[in-house]
Amino acid sequence: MTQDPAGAPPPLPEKPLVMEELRARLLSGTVPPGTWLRESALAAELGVSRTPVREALRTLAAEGLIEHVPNRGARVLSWTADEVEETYRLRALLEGEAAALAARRASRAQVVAMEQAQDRYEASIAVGAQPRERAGCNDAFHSAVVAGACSPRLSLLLSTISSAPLTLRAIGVYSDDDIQRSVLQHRDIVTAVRAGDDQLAAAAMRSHLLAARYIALRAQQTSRLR
Amino acid sequence: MTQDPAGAPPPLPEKPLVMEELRARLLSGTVPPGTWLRESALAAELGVSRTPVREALRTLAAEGLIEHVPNRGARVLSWTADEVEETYRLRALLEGEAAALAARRASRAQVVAMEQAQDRYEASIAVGAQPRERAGCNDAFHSAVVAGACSPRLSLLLSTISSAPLTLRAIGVYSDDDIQRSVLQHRDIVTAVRAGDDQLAAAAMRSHLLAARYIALRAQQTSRLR
DNA sequence: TTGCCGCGGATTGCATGCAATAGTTGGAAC
DNA sequence: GTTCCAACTATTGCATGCAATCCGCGGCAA
Repeated sequence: MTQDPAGAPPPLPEKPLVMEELRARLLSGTVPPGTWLRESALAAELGVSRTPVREALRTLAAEGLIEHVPNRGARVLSWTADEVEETYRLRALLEGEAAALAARRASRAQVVAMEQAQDRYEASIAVGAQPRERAGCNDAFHSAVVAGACSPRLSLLLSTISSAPLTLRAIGVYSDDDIQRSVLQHRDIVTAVRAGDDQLAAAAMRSHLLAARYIALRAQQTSRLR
Repeated sequence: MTQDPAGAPPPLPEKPLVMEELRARLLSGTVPPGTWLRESALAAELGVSRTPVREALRTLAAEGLIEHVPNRGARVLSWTADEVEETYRLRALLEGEAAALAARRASRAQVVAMEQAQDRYEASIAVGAQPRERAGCNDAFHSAVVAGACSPRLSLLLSTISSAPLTLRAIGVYSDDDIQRSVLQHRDIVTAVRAGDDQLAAAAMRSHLLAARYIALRAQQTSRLR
């Protein structure tokens, strides 16, 4: 055991959560793209040995969150404009399908969950919450819709492609107009799902994401300038 | 380099390919669903320690080829009828998009690659090749189309959802009629892509896969009976 | 000055040993 | 005969040590 008498206080009461901790860090977007993730540094920081860290990094690489270079290590992926474009197109395709499925198959409880997520999203905007908070509410709404599709494989696909850091940066550059539009589009989606109108639900979700694409591209340019 | 003067006779000339070996076994479909994969057994068999095997298994689990149960190990996934259905629907959605993109963006060389893959597929049928061989040619054709879409993320998504064992089992129950239909549908797809007709390419690919879905479901029932 | 080669530090890749946990089997009590 | 419990066994989870590899840097020759 690496018992640091004067060292790490008691940061991690549970062990198997190395994976979750690293994923949370990456999804929070606080680690800049291109950063090298050193096994020994992370192991020391988390109070475990390199072995579980290694496995977590391999898994995260397979999930597409980081890049694994043999004999070099793991580093946080960076995004080109093309990749952002591509990602949003694919999200539009898949989440459009998810919205359609949700309109047909979502249970009462799942629809209610969407509405509540949407309420929280609007509330976070009303109180002028931080971008990170708003991005979290936004993601939660989209997750609620996807959950309503009752399609585990679809959920899995979307979880591998919906990169939270991307959403976060995008949310940061939303104008007031963008936000208003986003809120209204969300409402349209919920309404369509509740009404069981799969065509409208799909179309609304697609237009929502294809519009968000431009904002994300703008965020991309912004972050590229600094 | 690991120069063995006495020359390790035949077992494994290269080491870092534990991952590839395991993936190949799973994709070949020779390991029945539900089988437990034991780390020590695989390690001994491959002539390495448990560590690289563990990492490979974690990665394969993240890729969705196997299932990782904490403190129990890894086992080969089995498929319910619903999952087969879902998988083929999603493939139709994504590969339809891929075909459309290919029709718009594929280079000359990529189109030629599709045609060659199709030629090989037809040849494998003409000579009455084994199902495994035919399934390989079929997969190669689909991969060629996806490659023509010039969309790395889309390729990644499809690689996580297109389960080769599924295709293999499905191909096993193709009737002569099914095979003929499949060949013709492939040709339609290639023609549409070459002509740059994205709508037709997408529609042809979708109908091809949605039809294949029924055959896969039949294979599912068959394998469930035995 | 420039290009190349060899050396050193840092980091990953792998092997091994031990601790922890889940499943299983045997026996005893009811 | 059935049920519950306890110890055993098989297997994974984790820590540690050492070997292999890669990058960067300094020196040397052209």
